[in-house]
Amino acid sequence: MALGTDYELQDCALARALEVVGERWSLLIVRDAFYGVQRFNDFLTHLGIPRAVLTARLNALVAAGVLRREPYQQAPLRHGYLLTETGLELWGPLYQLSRWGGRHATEGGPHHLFAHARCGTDLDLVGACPKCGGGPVPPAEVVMRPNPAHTGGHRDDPVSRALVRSHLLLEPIASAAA
Amino acid sequence: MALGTDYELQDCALARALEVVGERWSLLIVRDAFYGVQRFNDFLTHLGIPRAVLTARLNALVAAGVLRREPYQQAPLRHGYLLTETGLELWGPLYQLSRWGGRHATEGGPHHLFAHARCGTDLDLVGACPKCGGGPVPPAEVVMRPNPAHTGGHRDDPVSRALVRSHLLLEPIASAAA
DNA sequence: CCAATAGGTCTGGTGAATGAACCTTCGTCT
DNA sequence: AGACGAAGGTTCATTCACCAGACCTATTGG
Repeated sequence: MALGTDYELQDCALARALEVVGERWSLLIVRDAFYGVQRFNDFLTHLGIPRAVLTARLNALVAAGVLRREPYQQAPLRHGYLLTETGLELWGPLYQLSRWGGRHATEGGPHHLFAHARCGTDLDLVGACPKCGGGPVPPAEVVMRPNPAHTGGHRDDPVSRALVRSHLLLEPIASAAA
Repeated sequence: MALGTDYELQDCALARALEVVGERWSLLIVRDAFYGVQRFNDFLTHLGIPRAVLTARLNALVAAGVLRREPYQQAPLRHGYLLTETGLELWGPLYQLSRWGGRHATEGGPHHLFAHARCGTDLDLVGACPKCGGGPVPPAEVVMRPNPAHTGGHRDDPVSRALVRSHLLLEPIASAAA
């Protein structure tokens, strides 16, 4: 969790969840993973997080079964961090929390919009497609694109620049594919 | 947020949300508020949180517009902490995160189950009523009850004991109504 | 040989969380 | 009156996590 690292006395599913993703940075790392960030250095530059903290968080998320390490080259062995099935199921809470933040705590509107890849319709509040019906759209079928109406500054790291182009969630960003 | 207290460099709605409810204890306080906890001492004993931290978090949540202070007696002036409209909209993210925690990080199953008050049907993954259809059920129409299948220890403070009885969300718990 | 890339670890300083003690106001009991 | 207790804080010393930056290792390109 955020700081004490756990809430052992809380016999509640929410407390358990927060022990896994409640620490500072953890949820932002997971969000970046949905955005297609996979490499240590990409997380580092995009989040502006201290290296030691990133190492600790990635290891914790792997240990918790939210992320898994996957080699992407052998020469000097290098790993990327990918979402597991368990991690993918965080899309719902993450999307809703993000929407809440967009409604109540953001000036200039949200930076990104999310739509159903199949039909192009913007997702509703719970992450479902109003046109296609059915339950929430799985992240692999979601396209993110920058919000044209957004006003305000932008970051200028390679990852932020890659995220300016609309792309499917979970698809590795250009920086990682280079 | 959890610790640095903000993510100013993150131009993202999620980061904004986390600045408000991402700090350790904040989301648990909000959860308790949904459960009907309103008084300082009830939060204190139910969460096992240091007093100074509780004071800081409650003030921060009030400042952020998630909670509001409402006097419940004059003699010595005493306030309760209630969810605002903005705070009520956190039900969706909170419920989903709790469900995720119940699926992936809890042993012995969840402690509480949530159902639609009107028809008694258990809520689905996004907090909607599978029987009545429509969108997510607003918290005021949700009944929580202990999970009979849950195995494991229980806390034994007055608030935990009050939460053993099934009741509507947002309804003040017995301890506060005494 | 030198520099750069990728992914870390190590270190010292700062700030926040923790638990315990203390304070204040009022109401009640004797 | 005086003692006691509840409710809601504040203050304090200690611990612990975060932070920024320097350093380390392996490999490839020039």
